[in-house]
Amino acid sequence: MAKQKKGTSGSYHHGDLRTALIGAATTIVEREGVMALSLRGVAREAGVSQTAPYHHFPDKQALLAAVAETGFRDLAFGMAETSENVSESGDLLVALGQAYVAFATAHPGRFRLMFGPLVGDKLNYPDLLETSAKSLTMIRDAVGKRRADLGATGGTLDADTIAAWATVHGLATLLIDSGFNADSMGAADQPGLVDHVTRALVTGLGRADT
Amino acid sequence: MAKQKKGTSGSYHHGDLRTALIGAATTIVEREGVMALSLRGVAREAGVSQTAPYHHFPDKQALLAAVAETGFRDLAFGMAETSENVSESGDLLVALGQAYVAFATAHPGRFRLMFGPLVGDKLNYPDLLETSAKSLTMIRDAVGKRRADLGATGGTLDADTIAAWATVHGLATLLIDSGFNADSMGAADQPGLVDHVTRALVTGLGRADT
DNA sequence: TGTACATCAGTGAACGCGCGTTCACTGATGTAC
DNA sequence: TGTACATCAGTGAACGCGCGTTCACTGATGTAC
Repeated sequence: MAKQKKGTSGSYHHGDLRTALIGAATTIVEREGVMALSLRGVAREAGVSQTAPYHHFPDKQALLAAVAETGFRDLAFGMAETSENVSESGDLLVALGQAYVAFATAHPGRFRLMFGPLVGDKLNYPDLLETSAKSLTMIRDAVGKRRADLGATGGTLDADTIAAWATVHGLATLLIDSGFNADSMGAADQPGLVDHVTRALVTGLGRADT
Repeated sequence: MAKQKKGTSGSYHHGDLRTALIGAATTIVEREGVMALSLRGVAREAGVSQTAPYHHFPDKQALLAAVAETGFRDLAFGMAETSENVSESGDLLVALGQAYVAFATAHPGRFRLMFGPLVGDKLNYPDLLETSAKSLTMIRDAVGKRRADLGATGGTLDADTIAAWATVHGLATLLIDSGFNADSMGAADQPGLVDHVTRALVTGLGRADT
């Protein structure tokens, strides 16, 4: 069979440059950080002229939004995978937290891109919004289950969802942005730390008096 | 008495340009965001030639570090003030959380600068490290007090400190970086949300089984 | 199957811009005598 | 009190750079007949 022009096999047409550009941007943001992300640099990394990206993205922002979107997709996938066979609601929340923090520390550049101010107005990218909502929905569902198990004596689902999200998000952010690493304080290893912090919250969920 | 050359009173020498530059940078970062911070822009904002800053800071990084440092100073001051007359350990943690989140939402640009990747290697700025440690110390002390009050049946002071810090830090980060604002979910107002989330954690502190 | 042609996805040169930083300078200040 | 001079804190021109984006172009592909 005739070899299709897929990949960077020297042909004039690339085959799937859009995907390749997202990949190149991901490589750069993880290797050099969010400040080093330039459209020209991405094109360079992809081995393509610096104007080629404009055939796939209207501007730089759109490419960054696409990178952020794949990040949210990967995050949601990781969370789904980690929590697959966990049934007890407390364990479920811990598992989701583990996946969340694991993604952030494994891909800090993307994590900063996803939540940072680089993608200016996220409202312009509905796909990005939709994908980013997935992980939040998983947390919310788990919190709902937890509240049901506990008898939900206080607060609201929304408020408890924010509490859970803030906890894992804060942990993720501190781990990648602040000087300290997991074993510089408290827990011997990162999963142990996440477990501890998440369980502290889980214990308090649905019991707050507000 | 002769008028001293203080302030921007048209004299050749500025008087306290270092402070003025930090103020100008703060203005810009709050008005236009962390991406818009340029040394030339800061000089412009301060009404001074673009090379003047080099008489007070060796390079751009050093100025940003100084801005971040004043941010940490203000944060610590706000936390100290808010918690001044609070004696019960749970209320103390809530008060500190309120101040932390209030600072972030009132000064999102500076908050991002303080915790973001813009100030490259914070280890190069010992004053910055020292100042930034103050707020953490306040949290740690409050957590220690809380653990003492509860009898501290589980975990360590370090791990619980991270738990508390992560909670308020995550809340602050989500409020300024994500699309949602306090009353789009759960709580009617921001202090109410902070109160709820913080109390959920406080309830669980020192009781985790890890 | 072969050919004409529209469309698509690349190229390379060029634009204007703002940036961080260096340089030689000059005006103002403070101090020694 | 007055003067010489070192030092400090400003200025303005200039450097080289990488950036986002536009433009006219060209090579490759696919489709109608």
